[in-house]
Amino acid sequence: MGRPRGDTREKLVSGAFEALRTLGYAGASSRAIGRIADVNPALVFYYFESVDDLLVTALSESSAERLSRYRAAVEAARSPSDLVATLAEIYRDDLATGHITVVSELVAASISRLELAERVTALMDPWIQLAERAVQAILSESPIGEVASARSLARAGVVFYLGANLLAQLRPESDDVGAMLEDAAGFARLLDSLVLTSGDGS
Amino acid sequence: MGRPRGDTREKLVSGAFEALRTLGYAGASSRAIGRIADVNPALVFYYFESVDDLLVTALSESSAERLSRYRAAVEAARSPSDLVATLAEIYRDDLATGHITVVSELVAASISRLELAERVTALMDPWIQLAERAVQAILSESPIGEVASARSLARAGVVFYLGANLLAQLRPESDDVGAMLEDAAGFARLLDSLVLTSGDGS
Amino acid sequence: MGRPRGDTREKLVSGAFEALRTLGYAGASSRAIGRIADVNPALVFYYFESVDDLLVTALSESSAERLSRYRAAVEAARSPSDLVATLAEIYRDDLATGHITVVSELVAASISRLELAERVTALMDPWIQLAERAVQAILSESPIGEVASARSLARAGVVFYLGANLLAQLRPESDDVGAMLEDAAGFARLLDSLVLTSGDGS
Amino acid sequence: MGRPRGDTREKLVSGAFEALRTLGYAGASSRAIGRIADVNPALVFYYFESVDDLLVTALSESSAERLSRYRAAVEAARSPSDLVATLAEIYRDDLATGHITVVSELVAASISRLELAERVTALMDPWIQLAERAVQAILSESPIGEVASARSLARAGVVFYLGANLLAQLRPESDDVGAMLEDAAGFARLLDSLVLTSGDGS
DNA sequence: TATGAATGAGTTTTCATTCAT
DNA sequence: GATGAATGAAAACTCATTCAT
Repeated sequence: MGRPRGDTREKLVSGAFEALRTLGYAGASSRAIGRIADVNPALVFYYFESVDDLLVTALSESSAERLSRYRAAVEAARSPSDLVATLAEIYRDDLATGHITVVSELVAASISRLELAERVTALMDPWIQLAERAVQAILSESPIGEVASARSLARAGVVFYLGANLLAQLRPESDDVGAMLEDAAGFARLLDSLVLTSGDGS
Repeated sequence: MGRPRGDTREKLVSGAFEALRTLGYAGASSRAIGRIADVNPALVFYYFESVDDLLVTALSESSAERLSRYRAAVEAARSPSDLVATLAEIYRDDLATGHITVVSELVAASISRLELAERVTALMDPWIQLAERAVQAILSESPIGEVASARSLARAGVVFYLGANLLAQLRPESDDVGAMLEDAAGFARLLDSLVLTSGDGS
Repeated sequence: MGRPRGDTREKLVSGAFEALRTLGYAGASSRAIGRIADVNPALVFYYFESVDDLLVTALSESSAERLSRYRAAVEAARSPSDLVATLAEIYRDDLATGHITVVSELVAASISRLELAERVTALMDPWIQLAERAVQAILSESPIGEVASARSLARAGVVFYLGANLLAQLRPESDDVGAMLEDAAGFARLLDSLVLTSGDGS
Repeated sequence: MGRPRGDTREKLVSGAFEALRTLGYAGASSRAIGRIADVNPALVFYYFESVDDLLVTALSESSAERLSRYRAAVEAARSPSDLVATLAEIYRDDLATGHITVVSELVAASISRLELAERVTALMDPWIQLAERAVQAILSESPIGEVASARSLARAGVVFYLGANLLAQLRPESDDVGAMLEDAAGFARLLDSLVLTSGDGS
């Protein structure tokens, strides 16, 4: 049969995303992905090196898409409140698209799979850098900037995001993360005055 | 054949801990555990309901032991710096004993295993409560106490711990968490004066 | 502890009956029986040669009890209708007590277990003999008695009972056997006149 | 490794039949079937959903083959004697091919396996329908047709066949069923005149 | 009598991956 | 590009049975 369409690879990538989202890492076998993508499972190994390779690719593409979509908003942030608001927006979006599940599944699986860990953590880097620039822009001249480096605050933010994602998966019924984001918003408002005042005052 | 010693159960529990630590969740099969504990793998099912049950038991016992060991130190904390110092101590200890690996492995595995998730998250509760009391004692009367509740700060602490553990597993070579703890120490010193001053002033 | 009560054996026997009734042959393991009987599973092998031995004993005791309970009624039958009525009564009773399930489970299991088959089929013999006497008393002098021997009719009855039991298990929702018993009753009424007339007339 | 022959599925089906026949349901494991079919046991799950699925398929194919082979003879029956004669022929054939063993094994196993029961009893339906049509054609206008419906007589016939098969398995040495068929033949001859007379008279 | 521990063989099933076509 | 068949290893778990106490 062999239709000349080159869309098989793409079907596999979105099939893999769906499989991770609905079946979890453990359920995302080549067979399951093939079923969802309506494609012969053996093709996984034609287009990708392994199932894990395909899975990481799926996460990578989703991550890149999100990065390009949110870069502008993050960079435009002018106050802690702006930043937290954007974070909340990203979180809500991730929840809706299932990206949050896919990240957690793959992070979780990386724990005992060295190769996976390398590739998955690499995907965090651009986010850490983005966050670093944003924090720098806002806090550099505030009193907080003296205690903690932007790099370290950005890292803390990503670590927090990681833990929050995980918790949202583990306790989906109790909206822990939503509550935390609200608290963070309050805290950010407190910082706002601190940051803006001192930033302006100098 | 019916040796009188009742140490088999214990051998299994520590075997399970070791298996989680050195082989990860994926490698912690009944066979592997039996091999490590030098015990017939079928005994896993004699003493426990399932492999997961044994695994959770291993984590639970380790967690309880740590809880009793650190409860006093956490409750004795009188300043943010004290708290961060204790946190750092716990972290170093967890790293040395391997508890950190075991937690992460099981948290990660819980992501796609409902029953596991319930039991694993339940183990967090006493820690959240302990943290809550400690935060309350220190921050309640400070300006921070007005923006965020002790409960929510405690929850944030645990989320952070979760994310940090995970990251420590994923990137063992780069001591991200160590760096973060140092930053946190600096930040805590900043808070110390704030908290103590206002605490005194009332 | 070892209380001197000699009721353990009996507890095992009724536990085995219950296990067969509710869990089927496949589920009637020594462990399951021990759980139901509230007795240590190892005692199965103390009182009986094997699990199968216990299972057959349970059926045997139930069968003997039924035999003594229905012998009189069967022997008192004076017409085909009487016989069918008694048969229907036995069937209803067996359904209520679960004996029907236990028989079927064990007959089914005997199919691929030689030793079981011998003991289970042996339990049919007294019933065949009872049926034979009953048929003899009623049909011997009728025209039917000329075509088929009492022995063969009795055997046919038991075969029929066997098949009907099985079907009742396989299709519990459709009351096939109930319907068949009604048809049989109609047929018996037809025979009644035939038998009684000719029997009287001689 | 990917031999082009598509005969593996068939090898499995006949292997399953053989396994049921010679080892019984309890012995018909994927391993045993693989051994007999000279095929990797894992292929059972490649071609079929489960071992039971394969087993039912084996029975189903055998049943369909028999149905097509005997349909004509059954439909051509013009008298009770014809019918009993065909029945005896089927029985002898089933005994020779082992179909009788396979049916009994699977019926027996169905007793405690709901899914199996559904599929196995479904295989009886075409036989019941065939029997019904045959009985209808012969008995409808006879006096017997007034007492019992063709449907119910057909059902009784199948129940009887079921019980007889079982007994033939349980007591292979005593040819109970053979004897019963002889008796049935005598009885059928008695009916012949009855049926034909009344059929003519109309 | 009774117990709890232990054993070893057995079961179904799933999976990533390879390969000939 | 694509397919279907095949492999072998591994998993969790259950069981009847035995034995020291």
